[in-house]
Amino acid sequence: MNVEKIIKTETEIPLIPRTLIHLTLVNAKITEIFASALKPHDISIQQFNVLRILRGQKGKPSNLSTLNERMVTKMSNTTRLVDKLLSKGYVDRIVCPSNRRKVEINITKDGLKALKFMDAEMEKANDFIVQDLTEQDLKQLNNLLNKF
Amino acid sequence: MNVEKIIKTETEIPLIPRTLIHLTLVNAKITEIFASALKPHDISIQQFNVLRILRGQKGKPSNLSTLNERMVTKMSNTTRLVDKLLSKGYVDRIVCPSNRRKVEINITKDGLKALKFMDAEMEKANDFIVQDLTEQDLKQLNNLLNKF
DNA sequence: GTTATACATTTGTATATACAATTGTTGTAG
DNA sequence: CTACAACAATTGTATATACAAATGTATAAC
Repeated sequence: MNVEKIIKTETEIPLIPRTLIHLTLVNAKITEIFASALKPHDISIQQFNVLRILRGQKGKPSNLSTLNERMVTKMSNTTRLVDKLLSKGYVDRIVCPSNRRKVEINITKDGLKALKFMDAEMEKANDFIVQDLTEQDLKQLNNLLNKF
Repeated sequence: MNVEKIIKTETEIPLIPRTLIHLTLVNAKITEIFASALKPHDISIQQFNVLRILRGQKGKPSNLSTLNERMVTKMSNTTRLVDKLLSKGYVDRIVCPSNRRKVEINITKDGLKALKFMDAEMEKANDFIVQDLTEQDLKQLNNLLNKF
């Protein structure tokens, strides 16, 4: 992987930037593995995230603002991400009756079904990614990440 | 930051996905800080990375393939990233005389000068990002990241 | 020498994202 | 009730990226 290629051969880079670059490269690797796990389902990571958030709402509809709070990305994308999911039939979107500025977004039966298949592959991807880390490692990593 | 909002309130997420999401969120935070540090210079993170790689060559020209090996992104982008840098006058690009399939890319005096200004701001950004981490933390983090 | 293959880069297309501007709706001050 | 501000979402524009296809050049087979 790139991490070795770029980082491990360049020990002359000072600790701070080296660590941050390293983190970015690991993230790129994770992203790539996730993306290819989802590719057979023809869905992007962000679209997958939106579906998961919607499922987590357990029927309670989400409007764009609340969806957005739970996502990394920005509002302007959220509209278009939902557009994509809509065209796949995985969500529906209705104008909120009590406040017509808002929209209510729900995951459909189809969306839940598709998500279930994706879950299985994502779990495999997860395990593959962390195969060389112990539970202790993961806890330690979490603690360190909390300091950012 | 989002990390708190999304992760710290959802301890019911199992350790492995929680850690990976956490890492992604920290990476997003880092990216955002870097991007805003570079914004006054009107340059993207990837363009900045290309400039740094070119400077690291110390006059030895790079072709696209070697540039690409050192980057996270894919070849097809590299052409267009160099296009942007070219239009800013930060690099020049000539067809390699010995092998006209290749191109030779060099950082210009202007590029070096601009890069020097950016370096200063990026170092500030680096320090800001890791302000709550000790040297010990950073070393530990590096070790853990090596296991990916 | 012509054809085929491999190499290095570029281009086309679709998607994702950041940021700013815009649309449509609601609430409120006068 | 009208004007204006605030809110929620959408749209426009520019850039970045992934993937596949295309271009142009060099090398090899015959």
